[in-house]
Amino acid sequence: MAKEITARDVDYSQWYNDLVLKGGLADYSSVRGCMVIKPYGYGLWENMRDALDKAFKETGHVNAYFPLFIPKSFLSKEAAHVEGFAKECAVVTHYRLMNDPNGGGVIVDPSAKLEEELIVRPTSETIIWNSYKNWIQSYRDLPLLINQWANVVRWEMRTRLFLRTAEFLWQEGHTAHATAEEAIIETEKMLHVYAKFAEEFMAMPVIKGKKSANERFAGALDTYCIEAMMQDGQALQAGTSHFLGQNFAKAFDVQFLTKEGKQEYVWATSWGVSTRLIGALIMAHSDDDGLVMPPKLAPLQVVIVPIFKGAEQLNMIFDKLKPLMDALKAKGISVKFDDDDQKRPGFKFAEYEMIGVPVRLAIGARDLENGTVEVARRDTKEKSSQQLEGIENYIEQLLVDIQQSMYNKALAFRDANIRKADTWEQFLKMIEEPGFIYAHWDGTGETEEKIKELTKATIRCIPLDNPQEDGVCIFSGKPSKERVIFARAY
RNA sequence: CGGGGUGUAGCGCAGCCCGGUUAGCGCACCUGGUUUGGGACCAGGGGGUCCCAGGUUCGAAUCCUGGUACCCCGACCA
Repeated sequence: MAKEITARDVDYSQWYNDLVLKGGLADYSSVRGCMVIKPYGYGLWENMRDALDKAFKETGHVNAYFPLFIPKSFLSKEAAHVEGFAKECAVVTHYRLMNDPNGGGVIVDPSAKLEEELIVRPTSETIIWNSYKNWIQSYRDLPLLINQWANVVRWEMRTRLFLRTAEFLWQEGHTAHATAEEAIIETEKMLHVYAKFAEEFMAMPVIKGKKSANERFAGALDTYCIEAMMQDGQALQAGTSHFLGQNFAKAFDVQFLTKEGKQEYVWATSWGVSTRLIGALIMAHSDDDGLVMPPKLAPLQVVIVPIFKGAEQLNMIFDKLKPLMDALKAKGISVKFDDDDQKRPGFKFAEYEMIGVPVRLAIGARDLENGTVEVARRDTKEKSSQQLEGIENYIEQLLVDIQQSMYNKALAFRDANIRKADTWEQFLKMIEEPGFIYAHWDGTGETEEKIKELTKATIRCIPLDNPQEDGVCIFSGKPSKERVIFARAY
């Protein structure tokens, strides 16, 4: 009643916006294309960040921080790179304001023009490789495995909360290696880290693959990606890992002395995931009643709603449940006791469903008498009455079950929406249905472009470990040895 | 940058065609009371440069001109 959510099948975009705004994740800001990440949404990001950061550290990476501003000349050192980003860069041209002599507040001081303009980083390859040049002399300095958590700015024409905003938060790993083989291994390793995170923490199945040349990162030799299917059947790129070859090493003249005493250019990778993952999480799991958070990332895992008349009953319930709350916290499970006496239980139920808290406990006078508690799980909305005694173990297991069940559901949905097309006619028909299509492709950018023009579908990836089979391209009829994934994408 | 839409209280909207009391409704908010096992009720109360600027008029939320912001759909991208 207080907060209505547009149903998915009425208006999917509006449903998504409703969840972000009414679920308390983010808000529009006064700055075009930029959003405010609210505490609940930021808590989710913190949980994602912590899990990823741990995985990066476990694979030998360390964190550092590089400047927000990049000298304009740096960006142009790698031709493909500047080509890819030039159209969406914010540029700093001045460093001082002054009072408007005509009385209109402050204006840019025309005398404070920067000698060299600064670009607000859309990504940090150039500023980082400029440093790496000074840090790398010999093979003993390699590999160099650095990550940074940062904000970046890409001046997008059209933005959507979390999915595409002008400013967003992300991490970017930048590594340097002595050999191409080693760099490729690193690229693939980080892709697997992302895939594992998506599946184990986000409960979101992903397909690992390589991008076609058209979809490749600006400046990369190879871009690997994880692709997820959203509930409307569209694809969403959830993370990318790039093999950069020696492009940046050459652009910034980063050479090292080998064991044998030869000067060689180093080999590079970069990889990143962003707050876009929050958008993916929402669209992978949520329903018409609100957000559905996977327990491993939920900012709040368990909420307790007491049902009481008067302060005396409230206190009795609180005293009864205090040991449970302590037991849950001892297990590392976050729990909140909602003692707000201004809102009725029914309102709270709806509210916590809206924000996707995985487990809700309700307890009233009747339960106190019986030694029971009502347990409701958000993902299936099932409710059951359980003995209060030892309930912490039940809840701990329930969170595990919910996590697994959410993954299974998303996986079943995805697999039910993947089809094979063998002819152009089939493809045209299937692309109007939600989902991914496996189809043969002749490997040319021209064909890919044509298909995109005609159907809005792009090649999401060429899956890793893709089965090899002889076939003909659905569009050109030329021979092909493997199927690739086509879909409409975010 | 093209197409469409919307700017009226914190949020969602009505009023605008056809100018004329004090600009209204729902939710939220504040006070008091009764309530509390799925979005409570009663009574009282506070809150508005009607997006901005110009124009027409005795009189503009309403008509005219220009601007601006945001949302949605496309082309570009994570």
